Amino acid sequence: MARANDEAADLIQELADLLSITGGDGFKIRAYEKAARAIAGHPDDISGMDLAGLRKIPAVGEAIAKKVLDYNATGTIRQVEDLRAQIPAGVRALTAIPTLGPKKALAVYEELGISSVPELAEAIKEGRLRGLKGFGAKTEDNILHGIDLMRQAGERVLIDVAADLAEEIVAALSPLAERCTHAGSLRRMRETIGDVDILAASTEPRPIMEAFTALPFVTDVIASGDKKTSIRTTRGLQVDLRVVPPESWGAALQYFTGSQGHNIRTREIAVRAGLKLSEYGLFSAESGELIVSETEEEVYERLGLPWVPPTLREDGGEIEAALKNELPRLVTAQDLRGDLHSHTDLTDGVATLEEMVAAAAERGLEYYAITDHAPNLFMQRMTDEKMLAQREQVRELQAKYPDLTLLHGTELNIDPDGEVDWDADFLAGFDVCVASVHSAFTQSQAEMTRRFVRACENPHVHVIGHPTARLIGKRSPVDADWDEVFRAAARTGTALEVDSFPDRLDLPADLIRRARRLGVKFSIDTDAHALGHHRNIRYGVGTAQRGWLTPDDVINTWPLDRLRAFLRKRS
DNA sequence: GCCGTTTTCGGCCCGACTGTTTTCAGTCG
Repeated sequence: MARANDEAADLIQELADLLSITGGDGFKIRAYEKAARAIAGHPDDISGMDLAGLRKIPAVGEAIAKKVLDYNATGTIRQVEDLRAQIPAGVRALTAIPTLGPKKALAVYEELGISSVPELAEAIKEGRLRGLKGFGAKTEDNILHGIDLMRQAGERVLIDVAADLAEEIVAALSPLAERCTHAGSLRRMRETIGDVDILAASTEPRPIMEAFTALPFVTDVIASGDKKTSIRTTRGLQVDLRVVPPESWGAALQYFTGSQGHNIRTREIAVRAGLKLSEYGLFSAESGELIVSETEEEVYERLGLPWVPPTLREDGGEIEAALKNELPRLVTAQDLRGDLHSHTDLTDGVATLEEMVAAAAERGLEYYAITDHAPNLFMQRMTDEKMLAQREQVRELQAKYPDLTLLHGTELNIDPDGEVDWDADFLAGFDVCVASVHSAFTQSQAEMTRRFVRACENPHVHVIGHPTARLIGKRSPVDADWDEVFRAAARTGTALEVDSFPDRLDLPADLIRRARRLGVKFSIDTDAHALGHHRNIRYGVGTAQRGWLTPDDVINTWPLDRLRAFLRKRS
């Protein structure tokens, strides 16, 4: 279920979109967009707030606060409803076509009555756009091509797909540039990526641009210049390459990492200080003289801010925290001493116990839990005997790893009533128990909430695995009253997992942030089912950072004795 | 519509590329 903040933010963003089509004042539109971002990123729930409380949210003034009150009372905003009556939903949908923005959408609607994507395609084929001001042959081609792209793929990809592609491109271009790296939403570790941004530093952009467009997976060159080139890959992903002079590296990296909202905030700070910030550097507004540009740290410092980690740059309160010098010291992969969730070929893993443990040792971990599936996930055919035999194997293997403590655990199934697979006596034999929802995903919110709360209250359940059970792009998150679940987890000393699988990333970052505020602890795990899955940990860490987690919030950064004390729960 | 150790009025982030224009508007990030 969408949170009130997100729903209200969507309505205000829609108001901005509709106004941009009807030709509303550009500054007013940007004010709405800014407020929408601020509301979506605001940590507190807006649903219970009064006018004064709402106005404390940055970028929310009298008028927008009243619109939010309208939303709180009625579930919608009157001005949005009024504009919807004037502009058919299909016209707003037209602006989703690449190269077609609000101005062109309004033109085809007003001049030709076109209010849907199929109608527009039809009109172009019939030649009805000819003679319309601003629409030439090339524009028609671009619109048809854009519609095609929208139809085939155009969707966002999982972070590992984007990361692998970026790595390949950076490897190919690095020999030609002084520096080369990825930026954009991938550097911010968003859970899905719409397009990949690559940044290179060089005084000779031409050869880099040529090498880029000649890469084997390039199907389409969308734009190409000396400073910027955009291509599309065989799987429909857009990649933008920017080449800047080496001395501009820091300012360019800051700029191309975004987010857009974060950049607007930093540029506003610059303007107020009599400066001008662009991808080429921080300049004096008056003389145009360059002040700094070589590193991100310098740029932030000159703006009066500490360096802001990319995973926080969402205009979600990080500017305010930075101004007060209260940015969190974020958890990193190096902080992790252990992994509390993994599988072997005893159930659905594809590597042996010995191989998985060797991979954990390779990661430099101090402790590592094997947590194969429990018997109620019937297809895994677990039995008490198999589990006990594995425990013996784990104890024997321990002798080979003096620097790595092996923990024997299991991943339990939380049944629809909140019960788990084994009785208390058997459960007491495990070092660590993860418990997860693997079935009955469609229970009502009340049932699901009770289910999680009961699981937390089980003294032998230490970690709730991939709590929302979502599969990005495939299965929606289960519906629960998350704040109530979080309060139960905090009260009972049950950690919530941050599962590192690229299609899970579960808990998601926004829920992590809410849970943290309620005192919850977390475990960042790979849920590895194969040797290669160990490297997914970076995505779990990125998600945890986006949830503002510090090492102290994460139980598997703790020394083993502190972890063991936590695992005793409130015995 | 928001906001103020430059302002309660008059500002508001900045630049690249494309296409349709003859000097710039639209779109995008």
